[in-house]
Amino acid sequence: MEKMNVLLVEDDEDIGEMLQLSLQSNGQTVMWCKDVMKAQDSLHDSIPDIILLDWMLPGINGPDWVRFLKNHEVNKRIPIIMLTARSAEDDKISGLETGVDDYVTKPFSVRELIARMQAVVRRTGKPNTLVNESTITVGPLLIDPDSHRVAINDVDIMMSPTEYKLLHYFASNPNKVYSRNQLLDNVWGDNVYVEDRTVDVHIRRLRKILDAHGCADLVQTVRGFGYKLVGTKA
Amino acid sequence: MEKMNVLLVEDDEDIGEMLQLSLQSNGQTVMWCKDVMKAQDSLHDSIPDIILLDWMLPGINGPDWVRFLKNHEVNKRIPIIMLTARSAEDDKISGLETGVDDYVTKPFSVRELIARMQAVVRRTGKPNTLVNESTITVGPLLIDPDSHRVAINDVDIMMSPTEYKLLHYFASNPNKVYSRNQLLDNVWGDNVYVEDRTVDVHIRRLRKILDAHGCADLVQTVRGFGYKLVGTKA
DNA sequence: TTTAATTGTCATATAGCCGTCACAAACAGG
DNA sequence: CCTGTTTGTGACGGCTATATGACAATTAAA
Repeated sequence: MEKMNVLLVEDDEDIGEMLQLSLQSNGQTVMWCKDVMKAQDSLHDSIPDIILLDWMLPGINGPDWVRFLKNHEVNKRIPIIMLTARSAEDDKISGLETGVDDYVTKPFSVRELIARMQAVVRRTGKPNTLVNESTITVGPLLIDPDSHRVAINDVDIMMSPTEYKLLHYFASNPNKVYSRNQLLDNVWGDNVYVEDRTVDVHIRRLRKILDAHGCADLVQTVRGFGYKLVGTKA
Repeated sequence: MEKMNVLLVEDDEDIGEMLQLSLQSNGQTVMWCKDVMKAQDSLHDSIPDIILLDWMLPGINGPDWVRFLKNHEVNKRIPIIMLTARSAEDDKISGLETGVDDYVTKPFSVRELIARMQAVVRRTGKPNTLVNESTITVGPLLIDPDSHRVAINDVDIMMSPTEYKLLHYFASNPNKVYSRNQLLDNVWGDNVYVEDRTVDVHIRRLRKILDAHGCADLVQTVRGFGYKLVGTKA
């Protein structure tokens, strides 16, 4: 997850502002609450992707709130990263940190914090990263997403990331015609803007590679519509 | 094992509740006892898959109880993870000597605890670890986790711990492409933070070693995706 | 303690990729 | 045959991802 909704609970004015700015400049949406009450309120409006919780808070205790959250079905799944002071050697305090998904001791680098945030969200999102994707076979073409291997008649072929993604997308639905915009949305991604003629160029490059391995006419033009990959899926 | 029956022995009210909630929200069944006597009683009712034991307990000493358990045929096989305070270095030693399977020092994240729990259960669940830890052969490469030995064409090779873990991880799934983040998660571990460019450097070091033994191009770059180890598993 | 080994990070170099453009070619309709 | 539109294609500048050597900090060994 590139862009996250972050709920930041931090009473200190300076640290809070610094964190908010840092996270925002990293492309994240930050909801900054200075105490637990406000944070709790904000949960009613929207569920964040992650909560950053300062350990030392006035009013309701941080850990108490964590306990509360973990006790409620709705909030149970929100990952929490606790910001703690380093000197907290006290056994009891240390133990209470166990309710959270990760913790960062002050002082910390913003980059580390962001990295940990993304790691936590990444892991809670999809636990099974080791699931293998199945290979696709279209005509003489073989695509193995696992090993990122493309082969024609068992001969390995090298291509650039974009060409690979393009071919893979085509191959998942052989004979289906895709418009340039469809390709841009699904291969390039939603939040990028490129000329639609750029697709032509990449089609050209893909064709060149395939032609070089005796597979001309695999990618065909549908005039006025777009492109398609012809062949029967095995 | 995804779902476990956990026997939690923890006298502190707050920590105990926190742990219970965290583990339960992770799908595990938790039996929480506040002292060793009650824990001992609960063993008569049901045998847990794992025991989490706070080291600092009132009444009967933790180590004594562990010794007691490991002396009785029925309970001998239950894996035990010990929760210790950070600075207690001595505890670690005496604990491991006593027969504890693993220990976690506070503060720790729930993720770390669960990871260790599952690792321990996985390990003890299969009586013959030697069978599963058997040597891996990929192309000219031979890795023997038991003796921590790496060889190319029967020639022993020395490498640093991190390089070894990296290679071992690659070798367990030859030809599979791993992203830098996947490598960081699985080779470096969950609760450590390092730059993902660091992976590049270690790949470089690994390659250097392999190259020196006539195995260039064993580790290949997949531009825009990550790295993979090529070769057929024997 | 000194010494060596390991490890994470940075600075720099390098190679490869990507998006765009300009123009050529192909096509469709009159 | 002419004309406007769509697609093909080569080239180029900018940029990103990776490779690599060096270094400081930490750890292990002696």
